[in-house]
Amino acid sequence: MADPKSAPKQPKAKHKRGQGVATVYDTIKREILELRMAPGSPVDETKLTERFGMSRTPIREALVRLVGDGLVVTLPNRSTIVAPIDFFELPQFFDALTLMYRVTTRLAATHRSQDEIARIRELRDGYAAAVAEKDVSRMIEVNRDFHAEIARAGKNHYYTELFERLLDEGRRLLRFYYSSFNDELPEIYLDEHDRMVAAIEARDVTDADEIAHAHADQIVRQIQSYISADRRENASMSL
Amino acid sequence: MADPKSAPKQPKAKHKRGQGVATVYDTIKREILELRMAPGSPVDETKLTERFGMSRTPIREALVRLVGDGLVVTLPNRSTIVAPIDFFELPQFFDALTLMYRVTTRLAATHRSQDEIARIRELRDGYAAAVAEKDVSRMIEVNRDFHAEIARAGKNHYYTELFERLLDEGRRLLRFYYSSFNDELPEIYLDEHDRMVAAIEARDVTDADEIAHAHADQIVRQIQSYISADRRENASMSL
DNA sequence: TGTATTTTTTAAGTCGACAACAAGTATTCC
DNA sequence: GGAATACTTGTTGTCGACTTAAAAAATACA
Repeated sequence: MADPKSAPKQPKAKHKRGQGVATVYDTIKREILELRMAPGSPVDETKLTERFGMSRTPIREALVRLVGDGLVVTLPNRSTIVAPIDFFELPQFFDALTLMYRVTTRLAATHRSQDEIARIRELRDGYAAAVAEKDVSRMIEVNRDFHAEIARAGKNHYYTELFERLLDEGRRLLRFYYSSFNDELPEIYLDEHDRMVAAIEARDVTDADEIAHAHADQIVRQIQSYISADRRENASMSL
Repeated sequence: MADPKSAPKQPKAKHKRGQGVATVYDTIKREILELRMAPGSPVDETKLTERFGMSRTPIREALVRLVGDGLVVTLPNRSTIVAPIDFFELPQFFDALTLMYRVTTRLAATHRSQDEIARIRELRDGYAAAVAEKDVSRMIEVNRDFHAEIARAGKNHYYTELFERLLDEGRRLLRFYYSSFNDELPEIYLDEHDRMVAAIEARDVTDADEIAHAHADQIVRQIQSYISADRRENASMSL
């Protein structure tokens, strides 16, 4: 993982009032999701103080918010750490992810505006571009944004919030395993994305649901296969 | 709503290190859910400072957490208020609530332990007792706990968290309208609760789903009827 | 008298410092 | 020499004060 020393410090930057926490929050969140901060690694308030060139108060507030997002865990009176990836609750994660894929896509098919279709299409193209360039980290990020935008078009913020949280967690998982571009899955995803957008634009709820379901299953299988591949690797070490 | 002056101050209480925020958080959360703090009313950090006898820092942290829960809203640089009840997004609320009722009850039917059944039964009895005493506010609270316990038995914390949030929001809505005990609904709920527990214990997923669905519809209809009754009242004023 | 502008006030955002707590480390006693 | 105890260290939790943004009040102007 990234060495704290190599992290860009910005002590001179005089943050505008009210921008402080937002900056810290966004930066740390991104670093956690991109696995630049390892799950389980300690988060030192004092170091962040130096790094962001501000006092502990705004840093602390940002961390409290991250705790609310489930991305950071604080052990009372003793160290706060980046939320570990809990492999035992992966089945529950998959279940919730699949359901939210379906529900948000269904709702999008019902409530989408033409404007939103355009924005979704843009993200679809962004994903296609990332695939063409074989840029894995960009693929993961844009894919998340693509589905988040669809969820937003469904206009139910209860679902949207949970879904974004699940997508973020998925982002960490994919980052964790999906380090090399070595299969044909992205092409399959791209095709499914196209069909998904088409169904949403046609307001075909049944179709949208079906595609979302298949898409979710595909992703779950992908993650599971990476995990079992990883297990096999580790298992071989004990021979 | 409760006058700040009448609120019990506790300046002397020397809270143990680490208990400060928890106390403030729990207290304020409860007051918001019980509508002792009116939706949209300002939350003054300084007043809370006096009331809880501690500095602004822990108060602030509690508020940040409540913002994360969606129970408090902060307008940047200017006032933080108790989250208003947004009537325009009630349909989305109902949709999510219904889905979570179904999903959590289904999962409970699959994953419940005998222990959990016992705890659920206890809460069922608590609800029955509240109905017998015609204690509306207790009914609302115990009902929430009953369903939250079922969700917990389903053992998917993604669903549980969202569901509890929805139940809490529902608690505010019911409090808002359901001030007098004047109909036969509680009896119907009680019956549905019984059938729900039975289905969960029998591990009958289909049945559990059906009952949960009906139960959710019942509650949604209840809230809607209170709202339309309220609308009629307001409408009559403009004549 | 109505509107634009300045002043005041209120509360949020930030800061540096101190106190308390839990581990790790050194020390003492048997 | 080993274990119990005291000390050191690193961080978190809390505090009181200061700074600044934005609303409300007051004033000036047309």
